[in-house]
Amino acid sequence: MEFKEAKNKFVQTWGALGSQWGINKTMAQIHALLMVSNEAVSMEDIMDELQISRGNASMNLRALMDWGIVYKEYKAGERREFFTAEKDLDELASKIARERSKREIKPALKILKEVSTIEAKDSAEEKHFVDQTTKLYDFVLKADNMLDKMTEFNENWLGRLVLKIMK
Amino acid sequence: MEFKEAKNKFVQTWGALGSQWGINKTMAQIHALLMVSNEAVSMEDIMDELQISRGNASMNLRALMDWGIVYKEYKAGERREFFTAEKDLDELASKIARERSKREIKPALKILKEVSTIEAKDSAEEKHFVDQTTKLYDFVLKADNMLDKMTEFNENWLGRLVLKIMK
DNA sequence: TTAAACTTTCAAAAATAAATGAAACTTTAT
DNA sequence: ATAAAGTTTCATTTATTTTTGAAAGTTTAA
Repeated sequence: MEFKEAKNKFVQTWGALGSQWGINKTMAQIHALLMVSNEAVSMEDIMDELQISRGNASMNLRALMDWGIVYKEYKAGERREFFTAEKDLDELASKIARERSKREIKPALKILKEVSTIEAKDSAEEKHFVDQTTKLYDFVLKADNMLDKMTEFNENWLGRLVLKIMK
Repeated sequence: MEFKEAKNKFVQTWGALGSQWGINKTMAQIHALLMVSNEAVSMEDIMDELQISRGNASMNLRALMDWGIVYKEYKAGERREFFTAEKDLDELASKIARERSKREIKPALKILKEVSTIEAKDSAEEKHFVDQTTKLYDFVLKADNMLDKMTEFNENWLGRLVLKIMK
């Protein structure tokens, strides 16, 4: 396979994977493109490579910067802006985890807490509801904490040891 | 909050969460409904509670069964079928992880392997591409393995210990 | 201060994903 | 064997999400 073909395949695949996980295709594609670029890329070039409109490029770059996984860069003597992606994968995973936790999991936990603490009457149905949502709350909380700690966990010696054992 | 209201809130929230993670809303809602039901539910009742059509209910129940997280149940003396959800959360997480790994991560890994093993010419651009995609391959593989082992990890003593330390 | 170069916004259009519902199919009791 | 009870399928419709593009907004150099 040739470089250009490989690069395109990678960008397409990353885009498809993104949309399967609730991240829009273009956003994932831009990120992919920046990940494998050895230097900062202008919006013009992004538009050109991905065949997307200026507005689309602008909005998704903004979103990526909001997630903290793409940075703006200024080049001396150049008026226009260039973009680079976070390339350290642990850092990337950590930021994505933090962001999704904040945006989705934390609000869901709040609701779970609410619904799991209703006054359960004596019906088996209501008892089961409270029991199950309580378990779910605990589970999601635990999973959220794990996600949160994943990176530092990945980096510490005990984590490495456990990872080895798990393989 | 009253039981009916709480149940509805839970089903809606779970549905919204699902669609943010690439699972369709109805599928997640049906699952939510079954999770908090203390007894098996008929298709008729699901349609009724979620206000969805027969076809929609049927297709999403089928999908949930394909994922292995919803089961058909037959009641003596009843012709129609009833459905229950996997209620053990570790088991649920494990099945979802397995399924998403099989459907999405494994194919993505295959592509990553392909594109990361192209013959990199001497340009810095191509070298960076190969380097970055290789790192990504390793990272995704590691993450996939972790997901795979999460359940048994959660259950074993060392896992529990590490979890405690991580908190 | 102004005009060129560039970026952002957002209403409308296009693309995509999900839901409907009626017909086809299957199962089971008689 | 058959008809009643129930389930599945899938072409069409509907809803949702994403993209476009032109206008508005910014910034900077002269």
